[in-house]
Amino acid sequence: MISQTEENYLKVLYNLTSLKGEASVNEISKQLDIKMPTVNSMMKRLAEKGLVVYESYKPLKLTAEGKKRATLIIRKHRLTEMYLFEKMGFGWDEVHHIAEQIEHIQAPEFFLKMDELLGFPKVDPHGSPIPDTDGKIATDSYLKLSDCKAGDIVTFMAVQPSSEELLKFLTNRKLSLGLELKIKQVEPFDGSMSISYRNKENETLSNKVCEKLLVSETRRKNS
Amino acid sequence: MISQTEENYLKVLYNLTSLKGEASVNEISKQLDIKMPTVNSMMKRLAEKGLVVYESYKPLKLTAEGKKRATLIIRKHRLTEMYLFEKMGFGWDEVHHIAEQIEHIQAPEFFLKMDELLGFPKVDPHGSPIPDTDGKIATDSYLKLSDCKAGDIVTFMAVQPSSEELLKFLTNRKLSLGLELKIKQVEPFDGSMSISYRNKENETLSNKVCEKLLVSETRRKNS
DNA sequence: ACTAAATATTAGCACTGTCTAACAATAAAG
DNA sequence: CTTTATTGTTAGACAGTGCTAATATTTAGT
Ligand SMILES: [Mn+2]
Ligand SMILES: [Mn+2]
Ligand SMILES: [Mn+2]
Ligand SMILES: [Mn+2]
Repeated sequence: MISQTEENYLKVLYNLTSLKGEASVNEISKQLDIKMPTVNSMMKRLAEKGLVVYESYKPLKLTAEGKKRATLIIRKHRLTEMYLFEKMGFGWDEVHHIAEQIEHIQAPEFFLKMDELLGFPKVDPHGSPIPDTDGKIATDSYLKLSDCKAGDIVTFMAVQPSSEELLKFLTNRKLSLGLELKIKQVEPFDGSMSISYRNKENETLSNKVCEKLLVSETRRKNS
Repeated sequence: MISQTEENYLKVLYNLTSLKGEASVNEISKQLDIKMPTVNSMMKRLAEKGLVVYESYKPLKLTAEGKKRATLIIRKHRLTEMYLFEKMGFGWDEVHHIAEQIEHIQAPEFFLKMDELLGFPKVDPHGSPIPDTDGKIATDSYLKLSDCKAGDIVTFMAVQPSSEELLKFLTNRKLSLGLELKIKQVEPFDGSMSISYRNKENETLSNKVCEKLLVSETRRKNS
């Protein structure tokens, strides 16, 4: 009833709106690498189906139903990523593009089975929350590593957004989820940080990287 | 380059030709539940792409390339079925319709990984051979149980063709691959057979069922 | 406030994959 | 060997998903 193509539009629209509050034809167009007129007519079609709120020249929004559909696809995507990572031994940088396809499989038993075999995981291999079967998604309240201060000790919880390149970079630096990071120093000029973790002392991470690492606070330096 | 839809046509064409030597528009139409004119034009498109040999009013054939494409899809299908069965705990009657979708995933690493995790299996959960990475498929030389005689002792090797209903039926009768079957009696009137296996004595199987069970000969009765 | 740039929309076209209706060819039956 | 049934083909329609070119609207710059 809802095509693979439509599902991909819904997901992008969901990601954009949940990030910036609203989405535009132009942004969707860029994300999906599909020309604006095509996106425009698809938005109208999805509006027709009751999944998108469309008004000429206004920002785009998902209806409640559209939002639910989107999160259920994201659920399948993240469960799949976790399965590929945990049960099949793929790296966290390899799972996304496979999940991008498997998320469209219509077979509830299949995803239920993965969920069971995984022990009902709460997050995917990049630390993003897995929506529940009703499409409800836990809002994590992590902070960006780039917003922390020298002396803070934090736990590395998620990468967001997680490009394949960034994930490879983090793998090279032996940075994995759950690690305790000690912020040794923050360079005021460019925001780069000097971090200690594992047996590594004072590894430097650029601000560009630090912005994408989400952490939870473990201890804060008395100030 | 080749769509999911086209892949499904190729596969059906392969199955029909390898079974009966040749295939017709009509048969493909029935198999896929798609009207003849649609099949007809698809055959022309696939001929255009060099995958099918099409001549008006002549039986349909696959080109070498078409055959290879088909077997590589079948490889993905059967590997998937085996993975679902062996590693995820699905029943042999549950795996087909999921594999029908997953066979279209474009991600060689994914299927390679399944192959590795399974230890490079040679057959799927229904006993059908899994084509190799070049698309070459081992031709099994089993016989139909229905062609065996009273007194024969045979090993149950494959179900073909394997409908979900038949598989459920076999599961109920505790008939699984690898079992040794002793043919006690063949009813001349309707070809039904009385079989002993496991701790079961003289279970009766209709000819309709026996035709679909493939076996390898273990011992033959001295005649 | 006016102009230029960016964004959004409309119109029109192409290709895929499906259908129905009408017609043609082949195969089956008598 | 005709007639009939089955199978195959052609023609034309339509929905889905993409495009380009042209136009309209909104936003940003001066
Ligand atoms: Mn992902
Ligand atoms: Mn996708
Ligand atoms: Mn199958
Ligand atoms: Mn399929």
